[in-house]
Amino acid sequence: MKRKVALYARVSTLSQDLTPQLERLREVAARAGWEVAGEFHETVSGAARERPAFDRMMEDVRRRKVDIVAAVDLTRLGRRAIGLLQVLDMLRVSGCDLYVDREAIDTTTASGRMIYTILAGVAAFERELLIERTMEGLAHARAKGVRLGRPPASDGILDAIKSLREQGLGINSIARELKVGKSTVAKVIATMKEEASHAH
DNA sequence: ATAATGTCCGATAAATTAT
DNA sequence: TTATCGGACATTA
Repeated sequence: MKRKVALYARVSTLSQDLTPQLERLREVAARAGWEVAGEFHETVSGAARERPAFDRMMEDVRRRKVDIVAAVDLTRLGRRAIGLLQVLDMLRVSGCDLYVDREAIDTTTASGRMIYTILAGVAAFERELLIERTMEGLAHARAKGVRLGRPPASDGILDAIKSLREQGLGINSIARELKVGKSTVAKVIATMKEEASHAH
């Protein structure tokens, strides 16, 4: 069975001619004996960095609907090194091969597959670095006294619960009246009793 | 026995950090 | 990470 390739082409609004890229990629696919499963292309407008066609293609990659992604050069896949790393890692994880014409990258061959193993290490390094920085940031935030987690119900609701309770209402009716979960009401009441016993 | 009430705990929300 | 929600279970009148 023929391997399925997705062709990706991209141009800026200035030089808007997709044809040469696509024709080159079709030629490559034909020579390699790949079945073209889809042609994804888009013209990107300067500031807005949206890539709907690219995202659709990556969705097909995730769903294993394509075996190979082909582009004319690496700058088509991402303009920053970090983003490119993420894309390559995504392809590798999805078991998808990569062909890039200008850089002569072809992971369908044994020697070409090496770049995946190398770049996977770099991507992992990058991830670990980000995790480390995030942990440090959280530690720093805690030291400054930043409150993490979901914030408690508003003081107004807490006070309302207390006053309704002092009027003798039950947990369920208070919860229904204030549109608050009953376990929240129960928790507030438990805290009330706790504080009352500590006062003596 | 039967409603109304209260307790417990897993699932979900909503907030924090960093590119 | 913390708090809330909501249903199963237990208790009470």
